Amino acid sequence: MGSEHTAAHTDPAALAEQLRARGLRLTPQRARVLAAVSGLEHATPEAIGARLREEAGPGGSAPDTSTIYRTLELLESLGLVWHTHLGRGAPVYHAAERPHLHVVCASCGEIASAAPDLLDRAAERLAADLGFTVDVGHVALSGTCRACRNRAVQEKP
Amino acid sequence: MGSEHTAAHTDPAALAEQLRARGLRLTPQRARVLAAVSGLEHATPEAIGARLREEAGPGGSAPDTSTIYRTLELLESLGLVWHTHLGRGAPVYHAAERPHLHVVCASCGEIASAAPDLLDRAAERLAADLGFTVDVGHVALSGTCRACRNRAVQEKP
DNA sequence: CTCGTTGCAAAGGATTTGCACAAGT
DNA sequence: ACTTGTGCAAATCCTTTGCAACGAG
Repeated sequence: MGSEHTAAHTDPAALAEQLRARGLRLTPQRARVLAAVSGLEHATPEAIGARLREEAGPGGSAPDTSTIYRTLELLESLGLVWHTHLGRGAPVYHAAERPHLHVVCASCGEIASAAPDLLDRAAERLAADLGFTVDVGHVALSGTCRACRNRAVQEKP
Repeated sequence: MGSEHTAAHTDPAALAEQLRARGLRLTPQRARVLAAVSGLEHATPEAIGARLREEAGPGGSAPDTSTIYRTLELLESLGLVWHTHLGRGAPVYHAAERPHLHVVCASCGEIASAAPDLLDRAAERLAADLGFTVDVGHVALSGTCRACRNRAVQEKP
């Protein structure tokens, strides 16, 4: 994957720096988890584990599940990754390079991304009316994708 | 097309009718669960159980947890209630009287409601760009409420 | 009566936690 | 060396399922 226009965020060096600033340590597990999140588009903790297990190959070792969870939490607190809840029991993580919002199909689980400015207007209204600051990176809209919509029309006339 | 935009949704009679139409039965458990969902603003299955246990009082009996889950699923398939995922492990149900969207504070969990037309513009754009139909009733926006925002500013200057 | 329904208990999947050992700095 | 971080296993949470008894129509 071309890391040429990778934001400094996903750069291992940036990770080291962020960690050091807090007196934390740079471990291979942390670097690997961050790399996996960057590589996968919308990764669940489980998917990240699977990816790391693959990469490790036979004989190799991958971080433990609990380590993945702890690391993800840490990376998020450092602002390096974000997570969104797309539905029951499936938080997905993505690198925090640039904010974007998620759109999930309630039928097939398909995930699409949309530009963050899609919600600018709504965000303004919420700020004005409720004093509520929307966090676009965490937003997930639920609905039906085109394919499932067509299918529904066919099957339920 | 179902012309079910009546507030009569929470009416036991409407429930009976909907059930009968499908050859299903009206049980006291189903009526109670629907009543609890209507009464509570944003109820988790657990909260619904607690409410029903209260209402039953000592000596009385409340529906079993599994029955609550099954009933909620049923009521949703009948279009009488809707649920939303507000974050990790806590789906909330609300009566389907009129659609509205949810706004959740990531810090304190505070839930606010907003008018569904807040997202009309965004929904149109998604429909046009991705062919994606947003389900406003299921949408939850995440962010920070005024109180938590102020607190954050104080503590992290 | 005849099925749809319920309660109970056990199964499951996902995440978290306690601890002793391993490993960054 | 001094602490933080990791793996392992057990503990939790939330939800679902199998089944025999129960009750609505």
